[in-house]
Amino acid sequence: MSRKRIRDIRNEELIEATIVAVHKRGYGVVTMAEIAREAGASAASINYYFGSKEGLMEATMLHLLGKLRRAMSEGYATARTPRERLYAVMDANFADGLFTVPQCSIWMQFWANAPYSPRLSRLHRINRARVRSHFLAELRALLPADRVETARQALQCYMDGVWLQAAQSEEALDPDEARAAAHRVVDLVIP
Amino acid sequence: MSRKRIRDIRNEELIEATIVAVHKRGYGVVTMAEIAREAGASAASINYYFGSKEGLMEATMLHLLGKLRRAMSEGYATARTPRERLYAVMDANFADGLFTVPQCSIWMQFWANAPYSPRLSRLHRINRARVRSHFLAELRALLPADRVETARQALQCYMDGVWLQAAQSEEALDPDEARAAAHRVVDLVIP
DNA sequence: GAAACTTGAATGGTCATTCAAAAAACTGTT
DNA sequence: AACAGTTTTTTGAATGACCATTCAAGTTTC
Repeated sequence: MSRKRIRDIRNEELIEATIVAVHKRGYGVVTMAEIAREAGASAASINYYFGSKEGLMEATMLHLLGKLRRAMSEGYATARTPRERLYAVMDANFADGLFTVPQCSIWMQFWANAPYSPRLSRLHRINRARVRSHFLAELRALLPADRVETARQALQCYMDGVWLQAAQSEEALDPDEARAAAHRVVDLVIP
Repeated sequence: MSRKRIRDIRNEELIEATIVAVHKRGYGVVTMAEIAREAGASAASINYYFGSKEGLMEATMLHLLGKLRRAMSEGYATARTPRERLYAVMDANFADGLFTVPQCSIWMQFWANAPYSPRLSRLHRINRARVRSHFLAELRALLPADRVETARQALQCYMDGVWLQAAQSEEALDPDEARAAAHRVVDLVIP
């Protein structure tokens, strides 16, 4: 019981520190020592919990994917029409707790590094496929079959593109505005 | 004269090798020795030409930006209507010589690393601003003022998103198909 | 023969990971 | 409550590997 809780607390602390440290210094450059300092721990203890730097990175990515998945489930629960569910997918990606510069930045770094790490690339594929199938399901209810695929590409690439831009931002992001803009794009694509 | 030419030839060879090597191994992990091997040269000679690893990376990025800028100018020369010019901006981004996995991959890497290098970040900002103003100029001729900004975001983020996906691709890309898809998205946004 | 180019080897530094030993947390016993 | 034993957690220091950059000595080009 308490054994498990300590480990979980440490895991979460270390993952939060990883997000901040990677954002500050960059995925390819950040060192274990820097992450450790951010967490107020030692580099050795990170290895004790995660085995290796790669293990830590994978755990961090899993943490973020989980957050995204949960945000999307919540939105789906209350949405009633296909268009509302389309909004919900967008809203999840631009949710308050997710659409911040450090997290978009991390996501960028993971995307850029996924092709070189089978584990990251697997996570990336799974997530993309999930978003894709959500989009397709709703779009099929709203558009003639021959326009579904184009609309899906437009919306999914839009989402990726917004994150890509957000990662470069020097000011804090405005999730409310991002969601509003996303809704406008949805309305533009599906009149 | 010949002095200059030899230097130019080496520069181009080394930059091509950099593109391939970064694509194969990743920006943060690739070593000077690997790039050198790819070019059939030695690590020391790269420093002779570019001064440092960072210098090489900046030169490589400049090279790619130049390619993109030229592709766009060419397209603009023959386009006659605002819509054609909009197509031309898209076509430049998905031109045969540009829309390849290694180059999209490099671009990803640069995007991800731009926030940590003032020089890269400067190049990135300039390029983005240029594309943005092209889009705005054409969209203003095609849409009522209050829809211009949403359409611009949709199109520009779409372009970024497509490259982001392309960088992850395991097969060769199909620039023809990418251009056709981009045209469909333009038509979706501007009926 | 001078200038431009090339490179193997040396240099100095950085970093992930390991390890042994200390510290802390927990356990059951008295 | 105090204590001895056990397990879990933490860390400083050591290890071993890797790498960008430099440089002196060669090679090629003009």
